[in-house]
Formats: sequence, C-alpha cells, structure tokens
Amino acid sequence: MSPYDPSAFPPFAVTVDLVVLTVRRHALWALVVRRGEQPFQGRWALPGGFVRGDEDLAGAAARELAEETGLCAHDPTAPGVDNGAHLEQLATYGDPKRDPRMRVVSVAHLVLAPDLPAPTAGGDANSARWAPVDELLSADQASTGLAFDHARILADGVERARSKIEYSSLATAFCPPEFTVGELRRVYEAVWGVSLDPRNFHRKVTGTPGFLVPSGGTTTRQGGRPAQLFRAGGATLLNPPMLRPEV
Amino acid sequence: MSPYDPSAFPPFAVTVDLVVLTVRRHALWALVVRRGEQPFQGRWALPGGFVRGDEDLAGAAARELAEETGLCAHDPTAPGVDNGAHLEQLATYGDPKRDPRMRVVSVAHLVLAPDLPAPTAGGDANSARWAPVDELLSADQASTGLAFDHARILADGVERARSKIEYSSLATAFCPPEFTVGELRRVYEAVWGVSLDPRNFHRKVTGTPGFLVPSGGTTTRQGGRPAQLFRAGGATLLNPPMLRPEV
DNA sequence: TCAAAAGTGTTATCTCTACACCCATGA
DNA sequence: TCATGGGTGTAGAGATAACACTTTTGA
Repeated sequence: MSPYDPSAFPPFAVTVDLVVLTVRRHALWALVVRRGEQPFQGRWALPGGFVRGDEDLAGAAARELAEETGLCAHDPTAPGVDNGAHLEQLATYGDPKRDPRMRVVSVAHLVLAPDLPAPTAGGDANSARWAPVDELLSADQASTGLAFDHARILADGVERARSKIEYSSLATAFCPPEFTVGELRRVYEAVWGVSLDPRNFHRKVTGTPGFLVPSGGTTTRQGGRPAQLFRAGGATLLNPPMLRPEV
Repeated sequence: MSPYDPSAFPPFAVTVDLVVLTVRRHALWALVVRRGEQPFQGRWALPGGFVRGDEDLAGAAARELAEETGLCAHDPTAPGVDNGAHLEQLATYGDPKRDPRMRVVSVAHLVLAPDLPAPTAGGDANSARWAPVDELLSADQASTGLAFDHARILADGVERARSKIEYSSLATAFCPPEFTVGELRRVYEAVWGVSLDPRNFHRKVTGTPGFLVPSGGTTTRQGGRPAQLFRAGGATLLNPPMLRPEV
C-alpha cells in the first residue's frame, strides 16, 4: 500500500475527549458527563464528541469545552486569546476495541480551570458534574468506573498535570486571574497530595523572576494577615523546578 | 448530534508518522524518505503510513518502523519486548488542510535509535536516508523543506527528546546496549548542542542509584584509558534532573 | 486577646560548578 | 615519551529544608 493513497484507507471516526481538571476543597476534581445511550448507558464518561470536517483538533476541543461547560479555552498555540482555561493536547487513544461498535480514534485534551464554573449541562450531555479524581480512579473499574478507556485517559491527564506544574507556571491555570501565594501553594498541595512549607514556597515562587507579578491589591479572603495579590507572569518555565516531595 | 453516533461522523484517514532520531558525528540526525508521488513528489518526508483496521497506534508505528528501517521497536507500554529502539507517542496533527487531498489525522511517534542501522529502503519507501536535523529544519521551508507539516512534527519530536533526556534515562536509547560514560555524555552534548564537563557528568550519572549498572567489561574504542562499560539501569527517572546549560 | 495566615531571617545540608590532578592505554 | 580520554578530590557558590520569629488582619 502506498502512503497517502486517497482511495485505499480504512474508515475511522475521530473524536476529542476532554480531561477537565479543577481544584476544589483541597483535592483534584474532574468533569464527567452521564452517557445517555449504549454502550455504557448511564455510566459516567469524559466529555467529548466528534471532530467536524472543517475544524482542527484544538478547535474541536475548545468547542466541546464551551458546549459542555461554557468555559472559554485559552489555547497556548493560538496567541491572542488569553482569557479562560488552559487547554493542551494530551495523547491519542486508538485501540481497535476501545469502542465496541466502530473504530474510533480519540485525541484527548487536557483542560485546567479555576474552581468557579458550575457544570452547565448544555449541548448534548444529559448531565454533567464535578467528581473527585481519587473517587473516579479508585472505583472498581469494571462495574462503576468510567466508560470506555476513560479511566486510563483521566489517569494520564492527572499525571501530566502533576508532572508539568513541577517545571512550569501551569499551576496558575487552576487559580483565578488574581491570586495569593497561599492559594497557589494550596493548588500544588492538592494536585500532588502533599504539604509544602509555606515560608519556603513563598520564597521560591516570588524569587523566580517573571513567574509572578504583583497586581497591587491585597486580600484577606483566606483569613489572617492581608496577602498580596499576584497575576501569572510571562515566565512559563520554572528553572530550577519546584521539587515534588517523595511521598 | 449525539456523541458516538455510529452513523453520523465525517470520514477520516488516520496515519502514523515517525520521527526517528539518532546521534551521528556529534549531531542529531533524522530518518527521511523521498516521496514518490503527488503531492510533494520528490520531496523528503517523515516515514509513515496508514493505520490498518485491526492494529493499534503503537503497533502501526512499530510496523512502519520495521518496514522502513528493519528496527525492532521497544514499546515501553508493552512490557516483555526490551530489545530495539525506544518508541513513544509524540502528538497528533489534524489541521483540516494539512493534506491537500483529504482529511488526514496523523498520530506522530518518536523513535530514538543507536547509530548502527543503515537506512534500508524497503517497503513502500522509494529511498531513505539519514539527514542532520539542523539541515532539515533550517532549510527554506517553502521550497526545499519537508513535505506536509513534517518540519513542525520533526521540530516537536526534537524538542521532546531534548527536554526528556533532562529528567529521564532516555538518552541511553541513543546508545548501543553497552556503552561508556563518555559515549553517553557525547549523546547529551549532541542532542543539546552544548559541552558538558566530563568529570561532573561522570559523577552525576554514576552517582544516581539504578541509572547505570556496570556490565563488567571495559573498552578502549574511544582511545585513551580503558573505560568501564555500562547498561541502562532500571531507574527511568533522574532526580534531581540533569541541568541543561543556558547556552 | 487570640487564632490564623502572611511574610522574613537564619543555619545546616545538599548540589552544582569549576577546576587541579592522577590513571591507563595506544601510537 | 606523549596525546587522549577516563576517573577522583576539593573548594566555593547557590539552592533547599527546617525551623524561629515578626506582622497584620478578623473574630
């Protein structure tokens, strides 16, 4: 078979699936939707849908995100749009048996969002909710777990987020536009499941040039002494990286 | 449109493209094949081909790799096979206009191989050769560059390799099964395009438990004092990471 | 006044860097 | 003998980890 021969190729369906993560109550939560039809009817699944004939993959992911959550995605590869959630491609899943009916290749995307948005079950989703990641991944996978191979996709997305906040400013994507050092620290603690020394963390993030820029204001929304408010700075790479504790 | 409705989806072709990298003469080289047909006839392109109806993505990549180079891939997600080159999924490219004839989504894979294999132009490739990465990426992209969006894919693969050897044992994939510390250091120098202090590098890699295991033998193939031979150890994560000089 | 969270200072320890220096081979 | 690369020692710079301590608010 010659490569790119337009007449001889097996037919595929291409979808995007979304791993939408947020931090709530000191834990990682993921957005899931309930399936309204077979297979896996009634089970929870990652939001997603078909890629249309005229849109690219990131565009399809952003469209699905807007349809299912109302969030506006900020695609780092498409400069100009800098409000809304962080969106990046995660990985592609194409096992021939991953969908029992047909050959479906799914390009999974990772979305990191602040806590604010309530799941607005619009579009084609029966219902949507936030669920703790630990709960989704620890459940007995055969009977109560996520549909299809979505548990695996979710686990890969969580692992990507865990490792990427180590050496980048990605953790700020979990925060509102203005946030305190303590709020940012609680993001790290929730995503990694550890405790970090507030004093050393403060020095680390404020001492890295370009990582955080003071917005001028202060807040006492966390209680205690007023904290300075920051915005994410232009620096996207953290060098040397934040060290993730062993346990 | 309901998600996963088997009757209503746009038809896609799904291919795998391979970024096959090796280190030769203190530089990074990539495997390219000459296109025998339109479009981009006569231009160089990354090896690749259609995913068959009954194989998964990594399997398609390994098959294409074997067909075009004779290399046996070692897929880390499929334990048991531990000879041959390193293979991992890189990213997926699905711009609607990336192929002028039809909608093609390509799942790119990254392959890291030792220097040994000569490009055996078998299978469906007209001819194959190794080319320096710098040359492939610096050439005027419109007229002499790689076909399709392959320059972008190659650049992404190179960037993945550059960043991943920082915190993993991936650089050993560029080495033969037994190698010296100096040979491993020259891999880092070639991939990063820098010079590293041989003494500090030696301490770093031999001091990380599980990273290198002595095989017992020695060699003088590099000249000078005989060097200990090592194999890659079980440790795949390098913590703290190897620091890439600023340049 | 007290609890809570924000910040600053200090010190021991660890790592990296930049060298000086020695070792074992082939030519 | 000399050039070449392999390997060890060591001192200073920088970062981290583990604390004590002060600051500023709300209750």
